[in-house]
Amino acid sequence: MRLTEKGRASRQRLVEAASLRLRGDAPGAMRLEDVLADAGMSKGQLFHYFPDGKEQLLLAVARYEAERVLADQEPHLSALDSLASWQAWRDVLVARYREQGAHCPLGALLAQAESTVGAGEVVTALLDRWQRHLRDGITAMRAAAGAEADREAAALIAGIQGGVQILRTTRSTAHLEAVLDQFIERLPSGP
Amino acid sequence: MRLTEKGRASRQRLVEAASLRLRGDAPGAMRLEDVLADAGMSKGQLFHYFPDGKEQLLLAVARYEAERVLADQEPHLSALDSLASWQAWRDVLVARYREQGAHCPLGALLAQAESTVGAGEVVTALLDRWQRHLRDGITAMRAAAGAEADREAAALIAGIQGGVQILRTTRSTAHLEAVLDQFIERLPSGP
DNA sequence: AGGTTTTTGGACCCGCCAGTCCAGAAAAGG
DNA sequence: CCTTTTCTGGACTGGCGGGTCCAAAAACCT
Repeated sequence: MRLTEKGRASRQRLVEAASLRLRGDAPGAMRLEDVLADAGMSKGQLFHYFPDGKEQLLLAVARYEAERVLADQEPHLSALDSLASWQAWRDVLVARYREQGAHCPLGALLAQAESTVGAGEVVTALLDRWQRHLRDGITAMRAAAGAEADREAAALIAGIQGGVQILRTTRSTAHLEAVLDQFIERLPSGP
Repeated sequence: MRLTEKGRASRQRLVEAASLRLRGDAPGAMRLEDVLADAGMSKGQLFHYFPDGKEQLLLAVARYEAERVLADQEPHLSALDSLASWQAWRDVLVARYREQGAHCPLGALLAQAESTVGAGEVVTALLDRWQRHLRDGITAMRAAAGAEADREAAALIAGIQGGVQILRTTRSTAHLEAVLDQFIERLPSGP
């Protein structure tokens, strides 16, 4: 499909509107009509840019969000080489989720992964990239064996993930903070 | 609503059939007709036992599952007083989720919490009870201050939660195991 | 300028599925 | 027994929302 400048912009507006909607609704509950209303567009346009309809749109949103999740943690995520930078990263993460509350791109992504074909791969790729960043940060802090640092990074990601999920239902960042703080506390000393 | 013996059994059959369905489908995607077919019952019965329909059924399922989540970790969960018992508990958890794969009662519960009114409270209560068990286990292993043990328990729960969620999309228990193993490794020595 | 392609709008269709209704079968129970 | 309550079955409805279609407007191209 050939797209003009205007076309690309319209397509992007749809993705962003859907992305916003998804932070509140489950993917199954998101209605095309709402997305259209938010974006100020018509059904015809949506199916012009996404011939396969809802599923294709959701997949595009998944890709879009995956990019944002990592981008939002920069510039810290790529330079976790001092205790101060880990702390700064932690603060960004907590602040972000605290202010978003139930609005959580990652949670929405994971939920999509179960319903949308292909979203699973997007999420897995995101998880891999994220974990690699954290592993690098861990090895930068102390000479841990690569495999061990990887396991620690895996546990940390799982903790963040779960902390955010719990945040979505309890509205409290306590679990998320517990994970991050305890990890950073024992970061310099090693396992 | 007065229920006879037979009535209670029928009602329970519905809850169990719905619970089973929910392990595969998102709550929004679960169809009443499927549940009815599984349970071998008719629409009339469902609305006889759950006048408020789907939502009320989902809430009943949430309560039912919350009970099971903790019950399935017994007898270990209530007696985490030795390294061996922690190990046994860990093995039960991993084995359970490995064999279930995508079939995950907890994940379904959390997903429901966002869509069903009242399910949030059920999940929060479950989380509290679970965390209390773990905190008791931690203090039993070493004389940690109550607050500190509570924070550790919170982080552990978040890790498990996230590990399971990642398992659902990656089909690998690696993250879950990383969380559990690292926690147990540093359990005796303290923070 | 004129033909071509892209973009836009919205009316319409149609299947799905939660929820309703009622009538008949089975228990309770006195 | 006979009455009353509970239980069961299934036909029917209503609206919701994804997807189709077509025609008009705008942009592109040479």
